[in-house]
Amino acid sequence: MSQVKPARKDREPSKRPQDPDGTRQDILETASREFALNGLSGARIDEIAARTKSSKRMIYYYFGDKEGLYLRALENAYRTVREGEDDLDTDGLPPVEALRRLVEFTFDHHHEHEDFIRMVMIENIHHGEYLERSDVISGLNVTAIDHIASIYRRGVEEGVFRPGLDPLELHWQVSALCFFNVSNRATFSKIFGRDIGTTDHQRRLRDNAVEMILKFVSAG
Amino acid sequence: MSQVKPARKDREPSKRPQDPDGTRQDILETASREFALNGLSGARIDEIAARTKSSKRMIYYYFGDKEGLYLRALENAYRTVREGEDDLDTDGLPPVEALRRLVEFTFDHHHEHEDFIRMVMIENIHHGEYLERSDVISGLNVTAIDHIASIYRRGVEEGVFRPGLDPLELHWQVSALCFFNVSNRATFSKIFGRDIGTTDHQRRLRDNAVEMILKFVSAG
DNA sequence: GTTGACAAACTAACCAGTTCGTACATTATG
DNA sequence: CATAATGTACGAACTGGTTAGTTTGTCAAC
Repeated sequence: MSQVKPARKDREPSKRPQDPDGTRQDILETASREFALNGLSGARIDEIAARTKSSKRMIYYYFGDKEGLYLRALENAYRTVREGEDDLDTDGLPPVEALRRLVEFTFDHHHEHEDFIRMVMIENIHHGEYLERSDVISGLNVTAIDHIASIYRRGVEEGVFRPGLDPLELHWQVSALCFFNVSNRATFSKIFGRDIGTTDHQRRLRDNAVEMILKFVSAG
Repeated sequence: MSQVKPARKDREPSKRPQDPDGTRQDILETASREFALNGLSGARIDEIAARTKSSKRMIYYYFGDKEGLYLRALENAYRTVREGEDDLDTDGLPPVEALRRLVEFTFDHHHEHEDFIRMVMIENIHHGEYLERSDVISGLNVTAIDHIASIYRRGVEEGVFRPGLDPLELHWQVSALCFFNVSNRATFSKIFGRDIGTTDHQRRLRDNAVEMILKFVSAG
């Protein structure tokens, strides 16, 4: 039940007493941080409101209820990250280099967007029921598979990748290696007494991930 | 709400009116399920108490407070899973087969212990602060690295594995592929519209995981 | 260009249900 | 009897959500 606002000519961030778009955005960003940090049940509406330039009443005015706010925060996280993925360009590169770039980029991208990773973890704890409720997110992700699929296809055509692999499974493998690196850093580091978050360690893990994927798809 | 109370005058000789160990265990198992399902903040003490054969009073009697109960549930999850890992025996096998077995076993073991995976996810959301507070868990895990380390060492000695790899990083890679498979099943399946939880799909993903690891460590 | 009516944006105080935790009494056990 | 184990009832604080009302913007009619 989103409120439809009259289109506003974009002006610089308004400091006018009433600023619907700004207020809405401010709430969404604050809520995103709080949900990523504490989860759906752990986050507190009062706390979100306090950190906002606005008030609790405005949260309910714009987002209906807590779950509505969470859903928008989830969509916001997916959208932000997917938009960032557009920065990856592998068009000129030969397949092997393109795939290497894609894995490196994915690794770094996940690394830089910990809040997104946390939102996905939280959503998985909830069995993905809010993601299912969103008609925004699914549209964002179908294209994510296209990139790796086209690289793989080129590689097979040029004879450097072996045929018969499923691009979705490739994407799964890349995701697993890059996601786990962020999602399980706390427990992994604490259990084995070695901080894997250092730049040195991260570079090694990234190189390993690239090598694993390349050796897996390689035709040789 | 009709309270169904256990019959006080039961003649079962096995069930003594007071059963400290049984009560404690019953509470712990119930709490483990609830925390794995709903997280620390999402779980409700009253709900846990209701599902118990005992009462809320007993929870506080034995576990102090909610966080204490959560910590014990976390330790319980780690202990249960680590004990199950003892079932893996690769002593007679040549290194390649041993490593294959280890990956397959880890994959299946994670698959079968979803509640453990969920507890680890939840604990990571909490930045591992409860795990850090536990002096039980760290002791359980150091040995987990030994198995893969010894297989790897044998492989290097026999010339079938390439030298220079870090067993902890190997363990990291195996964990990533096996953990992600369970932790992100909900969002992954829903986003790409394909249920990767089917036995058919799981077997493919498992085979891929094995192949990736083997190709990565192979000397060839 | 002032006015006034209406809608959008916003505020403060409050409410009702929930939730963790406890006080106190009672029963079993050794 | 002394102590451990357990049942009952309750309360203080928290928390999601609402009620009732105020301020600000828009725009047509003077």
